Parts: sequence; structure tokens; C-alpha cells
Amino acid sequence: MTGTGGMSAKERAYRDTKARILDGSLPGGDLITEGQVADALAMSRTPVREAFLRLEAEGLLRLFPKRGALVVAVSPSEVEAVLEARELVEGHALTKLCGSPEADRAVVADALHEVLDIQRAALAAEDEPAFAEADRRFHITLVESARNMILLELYASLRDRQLRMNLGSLDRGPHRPHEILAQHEAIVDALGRGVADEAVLRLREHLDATRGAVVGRTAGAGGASALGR
Amino acid sequence: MTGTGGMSAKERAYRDTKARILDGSLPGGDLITEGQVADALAMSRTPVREAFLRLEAEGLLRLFPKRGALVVAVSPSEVEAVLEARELVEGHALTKLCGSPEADRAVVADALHEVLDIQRAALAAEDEPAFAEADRRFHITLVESARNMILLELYASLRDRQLRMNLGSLDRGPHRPHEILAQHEAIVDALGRGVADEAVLRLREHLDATRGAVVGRTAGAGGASALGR
DNA sequence: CGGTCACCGCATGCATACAAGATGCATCGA
DNA sequence: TCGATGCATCTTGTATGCATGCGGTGACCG
Repeated sequence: MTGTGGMSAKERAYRDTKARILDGSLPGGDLITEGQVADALAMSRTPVREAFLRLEAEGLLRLFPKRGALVVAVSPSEVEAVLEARELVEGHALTKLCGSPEADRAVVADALHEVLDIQRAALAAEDEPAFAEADRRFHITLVESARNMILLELYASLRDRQLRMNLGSLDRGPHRPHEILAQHEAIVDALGRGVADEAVLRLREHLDATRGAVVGRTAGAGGASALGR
Repeated sequence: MTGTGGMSAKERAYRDTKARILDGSLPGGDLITEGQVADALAMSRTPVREAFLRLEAEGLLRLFPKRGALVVAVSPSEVEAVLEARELVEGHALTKLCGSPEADRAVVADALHEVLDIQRAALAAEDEPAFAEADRRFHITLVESARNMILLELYASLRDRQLRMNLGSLDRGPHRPHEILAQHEAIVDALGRGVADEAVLRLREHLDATRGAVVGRTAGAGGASALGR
């Protein structure tokens, strides 16, 4: 269905460039040009230009007039901003869900359980891509339950940025997947019991662990480093 | 400084079209074309095209291949989504602020008081544009205090959409500005005392009133309309 | 008289051409 | 030697031309 053949040039330029940024082929700080990408993909600059514009809106590229496009490097403040926004949006979904009729909540909980089964299986089979995909499904399902397109779109963009942040720290030991799964289970468990506060707390723990894996140092409580302003 | 002379064609196309959508010159449901705008602004289709792309990303336009650009009409679900997202983001700022050192909180509270003074003066002078601008500053200042660029950008887009929603219901009587100001003061008051829960409550009341003004049906005194949670 | 199909206008998608700004370097002068 | 200046080059910004695809209209056929 999604064969590359039936895709517009603009779409190809967008996906290809985005993929290269997200998987690290284009490291942060790199300066790329429309011409380069256009040549590489055998198309004119026009579609590439539109792709660049879109990527800039998503915060992956920064365009400098007459100079080129800079692949933005992930900064500590961006890591913090992404995690804070994720906590806000996912936490909101959890809270909203816990205040919904139990029937609705059960539907979502079931869906989440299903995803967790898949994730568990992926972990057992040591299928890393499947595990990552299940992880994605888990969080997306959660946010979808809030039925707010604006927040859902924001969240999609946050996930992309998160992907890139994870690259820098591939040191997540073999233990980390188990931790992730356990934290997911804790969240769903609290959700199943309808205890919003605990669900949000579990979510925070989960994201804190993510932060620790990304910055390499598990953030305690202070973190009053170079706050400046 | 921001004279139209020193602006790129792309920027002109973007601002002009966006302004026309936001102020209602281009009503929802209208189908516009790149050529129309290009002719009107005496430029080629290329910059207009890029402006359209950006406006689509912001949710103001919907592009149909080979057909044209549809000015999206505000739907009830969009109103709800915008207000929900606003409450989430602004509420987060309030909560975060209440958990910050009192010095930081005081700085923001002072800034907000300053904005309120301006808004009060604008109300007395019956200067509607100034009042609206102060309203904008108030909320922006609040969100800025969270120091999260991602949330700030999201919020800017939310404000734009809100502007357009307000057009449909210009029935906000002469009493509404007073109500707005009072609600702003209530929020700042709670913030000044550092009581997060109350500040968030006041915010919710404020947004509920907005919802009432937009959908045309005031949520009454109880405000027990969309309970949901 | 109703339905179908071919044709035509219109709008976009993409490629190409041209203009203008910015950078870096070589050169020139003090 | 060091700093200023002018040029070569690169990249974006904008305009224009052509191909493609969609929709509507009107003629034609059953």
C-alpha cells in the first residue's frame, strides 16, 4: 500500500530526510542543503524545499536564509521540554480516563493490556523493533483515549523527538526493557483500578527513568543546574 | 521595523492569508486557490504555496490535491479540543509556578499585575483592541513562565484558533469584558497566594466562560456543563 | 427522458531558470 | 604581518513553464 512508487516527491523527500535525522544518519549540527537532498533523491529542489519547511515546523530542522538547513542538535533543555510535555499530555489522558465511565476506561485498559501482551512477547523473543513498536503503540493508545486531535498531533511530534534523543544513549542495558515493561504494567494496573493519582505517579516514574536513560544521569530532585532564565 | 517592505514574499503571503482567515474575511468552508492569493498580492504562486503549507500545519487550511485549499470551519469538537488543550497548558503553568521558589513566582505575578493594569485601563477607555491585546499578553505571560518552548509554541497556535472561534459569537455583551478581567484577577490572586488548586479552578472557570461565549450558551452559574471529569 | 462518457477548464505538482544575499578566500595595502 | 576589500562560489528566494489529474458540462445513446 505505502509503496514508494505511489508517493509524491514531496512525501518522499519528507520521509527520507526525516528518517535520516531520526536514525542519526544526519547528526545534529550538520548543515544540509536543498540541492544535496534533491540530487540524492533525483528530484528538483521544489519538493525538497517543502519537506524542509515541514521539518522546520516540527523542530527537527532550522532554516537559515541563504545559508542552508541546520539539523538541530538535541539540547538538554529540549530533552526536558519534551519529557515535560509528554508527562503533561499522557498524564492528562490518564486523569481524564479515570474520570470517565468505567465502561470506557475498561475498553482502553483492555487495549493497553493487549499491547502489553505483544510487548511481553517481543521482549521474550528479543525482537527489538517489535518491542519499540509496542512501546509506541502503548503510549499512542493512551493519548488517543483522550480524543483530542490537537493533543494527539502534538504527541506524535513529541514521540519523534524522543526517538532521536534515545539515539545518543544506547547504553540502556539489557535490563532497561524489563523495567519499561514493568512500568507500563504499573500504569495500566493503576488505571484499571481507576486511581488517577497513582497512575500519574507511575507515569512520572516511567518518564523519569526515560530521562535518566537519555541524559545518563538519573535526575534526582534538585536539578538546579544552569537554570539561568 | 516590521514594515511590509522588508518582508519576504513568503512571509507576506503567510501573514496576509492567516489574517484573513482569523478575522473572518475568509469564512470557513471557502475554497481558495494559490493563484487567487498570488494575484492579489502580486507575487508568484511559489511563496503562496509555502504559506498554504504552513497554514495547513497550523490547522487553518486543509489542502486538497489538485482541487484547492479549504478554509476549515470550526467544529464543536475543535472548540472543545482547543479549550481542553488551553486548560491543560495554562493549568500546568500555574501549577508549576506554585511549586517554584516564591521569588520566581513573585516575578511572574508582578508581570501579570502589570498586564492587568493595562487591561483595566483599556476597559475604562473602552479601547477594545488594547483590551484584546492585554488579554493575549496575560495568557502568554502565564504560559511563558513555564519555560517550555514546545508548550509555548503549541499555545500560540491555540490562541490563533481561539481568535477565530470568537468571531462566530460576537454576542459577548458589554458585561463580558468585566467578567474576563475579574476572572484574570482571581487567577492572579490565587497565584499570588501560591494556592495551585484554586488557581487552576479559577482558570477552569475562566475557560468555561469562554466556552459559554463561544458556543453561545452560557454555562449558567453552576458551570456544571461538561462535567466529564 | 435519463444515464453515461468524452472533453475542457482549472488547480496543483514538479522542474527549470534567474536573481539576490552570504560566506570564505585570495589579494592588496599599510 | 595583519587587517580590509573585492571576487568566486554556493545557497536560497522567486518566477515561470509544462505535465497531470480532477470536476463539471454538454452531447450522445439507450
